[in-house]
Amino acid sequence: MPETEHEPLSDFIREKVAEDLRTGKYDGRVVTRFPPEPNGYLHIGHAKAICLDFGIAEENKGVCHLRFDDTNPVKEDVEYVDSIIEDVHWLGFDWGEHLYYASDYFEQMYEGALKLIRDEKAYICELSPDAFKEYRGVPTRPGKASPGRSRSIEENLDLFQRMRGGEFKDGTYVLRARLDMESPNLHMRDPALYRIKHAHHHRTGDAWCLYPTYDFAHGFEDSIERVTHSLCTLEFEVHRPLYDWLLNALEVYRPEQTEFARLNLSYTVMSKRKMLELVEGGYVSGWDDPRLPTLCGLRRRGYTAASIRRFCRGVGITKVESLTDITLLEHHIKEELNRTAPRVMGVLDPLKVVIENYPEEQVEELEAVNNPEDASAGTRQIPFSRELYIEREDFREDANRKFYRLAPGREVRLRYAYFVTCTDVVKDADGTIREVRCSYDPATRGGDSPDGRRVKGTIHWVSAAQAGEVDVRLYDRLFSTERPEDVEADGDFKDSLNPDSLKIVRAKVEPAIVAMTPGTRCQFERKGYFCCDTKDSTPGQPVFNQIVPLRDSWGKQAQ
RNA sequence: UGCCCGAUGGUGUAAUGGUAGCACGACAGCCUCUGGAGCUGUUCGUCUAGGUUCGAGUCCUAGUCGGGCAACCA
Repeated sequence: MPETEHEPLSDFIREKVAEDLRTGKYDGRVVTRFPPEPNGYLHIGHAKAICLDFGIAEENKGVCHLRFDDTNPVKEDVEYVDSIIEDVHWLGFDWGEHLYYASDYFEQMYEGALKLIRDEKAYICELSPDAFKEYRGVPTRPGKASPGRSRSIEENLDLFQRMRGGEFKDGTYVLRARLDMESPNLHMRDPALYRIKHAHHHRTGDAWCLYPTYDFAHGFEDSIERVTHSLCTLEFEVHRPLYDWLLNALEVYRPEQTEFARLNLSYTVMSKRKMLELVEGGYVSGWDDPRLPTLCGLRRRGYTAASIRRFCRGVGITKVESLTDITLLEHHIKEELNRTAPRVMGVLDPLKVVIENYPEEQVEELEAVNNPEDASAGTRQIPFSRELYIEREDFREDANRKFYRLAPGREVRLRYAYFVTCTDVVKDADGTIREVRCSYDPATRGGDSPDGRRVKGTIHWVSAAQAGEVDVRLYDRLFSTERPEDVEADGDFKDSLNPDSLKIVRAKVEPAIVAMTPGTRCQFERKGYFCCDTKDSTPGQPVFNQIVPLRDSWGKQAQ
């Protein structure tokens, strides 16, 4: 049963939006925004926020803006802007003409800052970063006033204009809000609103050397865009009083900020900083490494946008900080691919089989079902001949009753082909099995036995002469611990990197697989779901990424 | 330690003072030309202590535990 995407969702934020609609708080408008900073690639945690922001707008016939919060030029880059646009679109959301940049508001923000200074609600502080910290105090001790706090309006105005003019070096002055140095909330102790950064901005170039901080910029942006519901993650909760104060001081339209818990996924990291470290350190091949929880990584791995959306619906929206098991994400892609992915046969760890009583030169075409869950997917022909490959793990010299596969004297079905019985085993000098000899029953062609004889196991295979060879990348979780970020003070999260997170094998595959084009998803029967890699595949030589393995109840009981 | 936020099975979530439900997982059985999928069933939960109430997961008080905040990051 496909989990629908159309059933209405409910959570405390949606309830609040519905309530505001009932009371006419924003004249029936619903305007949300997804405000990424272009300093890294989007990951599945962002997908949760995107589904919320765009979802709420959609459900209420409102709009959701895509707004780049580009207020810190030293960390930001167009590379990230481009990837974010691509990823949000890929996830299935559209912002229409509502694409905005904080940097487009810089002039208005500057005017706003001037107003704050004139109203004696902001002042220029000359404290060095260290002194600034020192004066702020600690949670248990109140801070003390900066000398700049008593500066005259005229002098503040003059300094601020000269800051903009480029007269001062980075760090010499900062514009601060005049709030309360004794507040128990550190963010209310005269937070910085503007700092000097002689840095090239990816959009405004060198027009500015003065940039607003998040606290000043974010509320301002929301206000200009007349956002109604400003949704963000829990760590901004302590900033909310400042958000409200600022818009109040500016005497402008005020949206309401509501916070929800960010997504945490087991066995991976969800911080742009840590991902950057993995990328730059070469621990992964790039931001789109299929082992990363980035949207481009998941996409390359083979995850569909719909499966990620359904996953986001599944985890819900709360204020509880939790750790979502990565198997829940895997469940959603398996559920979709079981319905939609064509089945094919590929042998990841080939062992040769010779059917001794099968004619030497003969090749037959046998009919195979493309998708047992979807009759409309039709059938295909696959070649069968005397020499085949089967999975090495599907043969065992000494097998117990629980082992349903091939073993000396045992009969199994070769999927869509024949019943075969193992007659002999050929070994190398060192004892490793080189090939298995079998006999087949011609009466079982297609896989059915006319005499009603039953066989316990069915295994997949590939005809040797017609087999193609492809590289297949098998993935395991990137980290071997559930919460890799939980490390001792002297530890490093990279210590728990799983050394076996990537294994590349050379597989023997049926012809249909060699013909697959990049981006195609399929199920290698009895093994898992795979996606033809969009980056490293070449015509005639596709490379496959394992999306997720099939459930293996034999492997589970075997261990 | 100061302030803020939170606490429901193994995990994620619902129940808006009235039968603690759903999904994932686990386990068992059935079915099966994928040891897949599907079907059926089982297991397991309201942090603690008081209070309000006919009735509390829900409201109140205290505590416990977990998280956040002390960038001129967002």
